Amino acid sequence: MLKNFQEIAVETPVDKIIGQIRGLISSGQLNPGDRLPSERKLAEKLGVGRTHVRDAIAKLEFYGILKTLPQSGTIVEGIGITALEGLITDVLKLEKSEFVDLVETRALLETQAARTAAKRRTMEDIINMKNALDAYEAKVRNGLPAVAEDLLFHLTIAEAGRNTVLKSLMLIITPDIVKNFTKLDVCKDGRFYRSLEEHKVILKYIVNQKPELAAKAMEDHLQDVTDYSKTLKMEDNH
Amino acid sequence: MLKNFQEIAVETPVDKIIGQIRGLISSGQLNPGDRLPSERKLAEKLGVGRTHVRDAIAKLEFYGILKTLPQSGTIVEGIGITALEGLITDVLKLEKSEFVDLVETRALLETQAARTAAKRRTMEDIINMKNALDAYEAKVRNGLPAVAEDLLFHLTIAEAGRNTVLKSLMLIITPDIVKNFTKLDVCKDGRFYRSLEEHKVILKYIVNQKPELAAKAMEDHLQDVTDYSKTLKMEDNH
DNA sequence: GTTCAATTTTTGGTCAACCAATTTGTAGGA
DNA sequence: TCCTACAAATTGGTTGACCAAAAATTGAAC
Repeated sequence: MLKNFQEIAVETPVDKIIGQIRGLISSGQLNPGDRLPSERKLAEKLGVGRTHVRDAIAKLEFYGILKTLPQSGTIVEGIGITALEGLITDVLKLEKSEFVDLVETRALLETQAARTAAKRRTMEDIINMKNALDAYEAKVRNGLPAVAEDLLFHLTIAEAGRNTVLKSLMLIITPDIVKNFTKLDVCKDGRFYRSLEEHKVILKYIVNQKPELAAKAMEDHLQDVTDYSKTLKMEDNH
Repeated sequence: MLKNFQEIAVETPVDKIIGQIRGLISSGQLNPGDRLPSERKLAEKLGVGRTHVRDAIAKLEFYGILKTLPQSGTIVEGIGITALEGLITDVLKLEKSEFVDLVETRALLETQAARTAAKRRTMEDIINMKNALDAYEAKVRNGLPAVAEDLLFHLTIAEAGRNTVLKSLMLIITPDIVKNFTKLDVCKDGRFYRSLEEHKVILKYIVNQKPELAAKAMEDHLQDVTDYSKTLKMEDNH
């Protein structure tokens, strides 16, 4: 019963401040290029500690909304975006990611990574991918779990794709993927052997510079993994 | 001449600490689930202030590597990923995103968003997209810049796509897109009218539930915008 | 020998004071 | 009148101390 009251107060001070600053910007009181009030003034005005104000500014800086200049002030950098309803705060909730969304998005990114890797891979990239694949194979043949090695292979492909943004996004969702997969215990039985073969096919197409075939192979591979994890999930429920 | 010396010291304390923690994890001294040494201990061990340790932990928490439990400790959440060579530090450099990478990745995400939106859009989604489009049109017809309204339309499409992960990733790269586009002053002349027509086509296909046509329309639209910004860039260089 | 509760210790969260760099204001000289 | 040099005020950066909550420890009761 008392929990209801706590729920209200659950809005952390930082979120509260972010809301306030966003309000100032969207209401036009703060425009791009303007200087924010000093941290002290803000803290006093909002009735919170300066630490909270600093944390809030740090988060907004992360998203390119603000830019803080040492010993000078904090300025508004990002335009209008902040006016777009409550969207900004939503970014902070990537953890609630539905599993199916995660898999769908991962497939999208990885397929594209394989496609561009086939176009742009250098000799060095090929060596890196080969090494990652060998490390994966070694673990599998010894019957050891190889989730990390699996993902490392995929990330070297992203590396070969030569798209820093795409790679960054993959890195952002990777922890969530790992979390879900270890939960499902994908390690058991001979699943890994099939995965290994599929990895080899993907690498072959990338080496031979066949973008669409590489993309297709990656798509099929991820489809396999997804199907497999779904069967495991069903076993869980019986 | 003196700048060279500064360059060396440019490694901020936070980056240094991130490197140290990464070292601990990749060397196997810290495994997923383990508790990190307390902030105080780390600060003393590394010879820096506790604030820096907190900042570093906050950044790593942002990417799902660590998870801090209030009054309890900080644990390692992401598995093996951190063992993957210097990849983690690269995540933090999303701002150096090459413009071409950004555009390429945006196109990938938006195209997929349009495709799924055409499959899953509800009546409410249609209303939201229509409203966003109207707001855009109103600004354009008054000769006002409408970058924010433009992006809002795109984001409502992502919303209609019903993939929280995809939407989150789009939100992450949006500030960078805005930054680059306002820099190029895309606002002048009648470019917006053409954009408006393209938006209408995209919406039409989404409403009529034609996934592939919607995806193609979005792809063409973004290709147009990209080409246009390239011509502006060339004008800049003359 | 085991269990449970009280107490001590450790933890991350918060705050207020201090520091160095920057900016701003001002007075003096050309 | 304008410019320069210097000082005062303001800024974000950093530190150490304090707080409440969670863990770990201890010891008494059974």
